[in-house]
Amino acid sequence: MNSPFHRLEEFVSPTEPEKSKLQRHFGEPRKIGRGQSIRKEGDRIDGIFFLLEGWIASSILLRDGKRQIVKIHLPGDLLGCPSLALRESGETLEALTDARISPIPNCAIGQIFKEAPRMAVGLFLSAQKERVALMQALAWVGASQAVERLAALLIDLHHRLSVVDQVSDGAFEFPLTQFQVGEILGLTYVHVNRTFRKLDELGCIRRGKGRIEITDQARLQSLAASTQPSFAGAFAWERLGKPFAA
Amino acid sequence: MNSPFHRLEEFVSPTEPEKSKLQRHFGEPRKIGRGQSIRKEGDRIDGIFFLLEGWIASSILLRDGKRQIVKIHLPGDLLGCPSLALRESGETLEALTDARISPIPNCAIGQIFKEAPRMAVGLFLSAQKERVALMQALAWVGASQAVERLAALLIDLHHRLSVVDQVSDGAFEFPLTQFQVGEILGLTYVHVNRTFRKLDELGCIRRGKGRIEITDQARLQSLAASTQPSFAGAFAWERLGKPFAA
DNA sequence: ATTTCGCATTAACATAAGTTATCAAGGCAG
DNA sequence: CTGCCTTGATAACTTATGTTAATGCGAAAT
Repeated sequence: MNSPFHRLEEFVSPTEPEKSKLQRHFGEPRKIGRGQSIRKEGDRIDGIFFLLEGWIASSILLRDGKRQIVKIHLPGDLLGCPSLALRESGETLEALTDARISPIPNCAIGQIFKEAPRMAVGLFLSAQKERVALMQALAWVGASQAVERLAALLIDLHHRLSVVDQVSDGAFEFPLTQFQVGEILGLTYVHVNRTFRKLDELGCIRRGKGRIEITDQARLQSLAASTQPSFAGAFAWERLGKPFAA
Repeated sequence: MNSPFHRLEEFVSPTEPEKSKLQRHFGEPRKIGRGQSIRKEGDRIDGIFFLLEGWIASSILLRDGKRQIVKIHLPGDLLGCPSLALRESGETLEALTDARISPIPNCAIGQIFKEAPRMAVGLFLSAQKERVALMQALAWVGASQAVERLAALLIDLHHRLSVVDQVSDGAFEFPLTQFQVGEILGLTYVHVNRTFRKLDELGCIRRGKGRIEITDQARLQSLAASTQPSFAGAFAWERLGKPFAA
C-alpha cells in the first residue's frame, strides 16, 4: 500500500533529512478501539494526531443534541488541526473502526515551521485542501437532494480509499452504520436506508456485510451532486515560486 | 476602526519589519462593483486577495445549477486561499457590495514562508480558523432547522462585523437579498422570508432598508443552532512553543 | 440453545421546506 | 411622470424528508 504519509507528501516532496525531522516528532502509536473517542468538544488541546490506520469521525454537537459529522478521516490524515485555532477543542474525534494514531505535540508544529519550512508549506496547503473538502460537503448538504449527496459521498470515499489501496474491484470495507451516514449527510437513518435502496435498485452499487461495491461508477457519478475537484499536487509548490531551494 | 489587518494579527503579532515585509507583497488596491465576480470556478489561480472593504461571497456551483455560498468574506479576510490546493479555482468570488481588494501573487506566499516564518504560522492558524467556520456552517445546514440556522448566521455576522467596527447599537448594514441568504443557509428565498418574519415576530430582530437590528440578543442566541467557538488568539502561538524568538 | 443487542428494513403518517404564482414597494432610466 | 426591474411579502399547494413504530436478522454473550 502507499505510504501512510501520502498526505504530507502530496504538495511538497520531503527530502530524507526533512522526513526524519518530521517523523521524530511523531509520538508512540496508540491503539483506539471502535467507538472510543480520542478527544471531545471542550477538551484541552495538547496536540494533533496522525492517523496510521482506521477510520475516525470528526463531529460537532449542536444545542438540540443532534450531531453533524464534518469529516471522515482515513489513514494518512492529520486529526485535530482545526482546533489549533481554538481555546479548546471544537470537534469530537471518534473511532469508527479500531484505529492506530500517533500523537504529535503542539510544540512539534512550531518546530516544523522552524526546522522544515518546506514541510510547513505542505501543512499549509494541506489545510487549504481540507477547506475545499468542507466547502464541497457544505454544498452537498445545503444544495442537493439525498440521492445526490449519498452518491457524492460514496464516490469521495471510493476515491480516497483507493489512494490508500483499500479498494479492490470497485469494492471496499464500509464500516459506517446508516445512522452515521445520516450524520454525515444531514439525513435521518430511515431516509438513508431509502436512498441506499434506490441506488441499489438503480444498479449503481451493491451492499453486503459491511462492504460496498460500486457496480456502475459512471451512473453514480452522473447522479452525484458534484465532481471531484482536481488537486494541484506538486504544481502548487511551483506556483508558490518554489521558495526553498533544496 | 480596527486595522483591516486584524485577521493577520489575530494569532501572531507581527513586528514592524515583518509588517512591512508582508505589506510589500500587497498589490495595488482594485475596486470591484457590486455583483461583479473576482474569480470564477475553473479560472486560473494567479494568487489570492486581501479584502480591504466590502462583502464578498465565496460560492460553489452544483451540477443542477444550484449554488451554495460557503463563506461571506468581510474586510480583513484573505480571499481565494482554498484554491491554492487546486489546479484551478474551486470557488466563485463575487462582490455582494462595492468592494476593494488588494491582489497578492502566488509567489508572495512562498516568500512569506521564507522571509517571515512567524507570519506563516499566522497564515496556517488562520486557515485552521476558517476550517472551524466551515465546520460550524456545515453543522448548521446539516443538523438544524431554518430558524436556528438564520439565528446563527445573524449572530455570526453581528460578531464579525463588530470586530471591524461596523455595528452600532446592535444594528448593521445588511446588503444580502433573501435569495442570497437562502444560498448561504440552504433554503429557498420564500422560506427565508418566512423565517425572517418569525424572528421579527418573536421580537429578536428588526429589519428595514438594508439594515438589521438585533433587538434581543439573548433570545436570538437561545434560538441559534450553536454558540460561537472561542478562538485562541495569541494563546495559540504560545501553545506552539513560540518557535521564533522575536 | 437461548437470549440479547445492534443494525437494517419497511410501512404509515406528519411536517418542514420547496414550488409556483401574485402583488406591492422602491429605485432608477428615460 | 411613466414604465421597468429588483426585491420583499404572502398565499395555496406539493413534496422530500422526518417521525414513530414494528419486524427481522446475524453476531456476540451466557
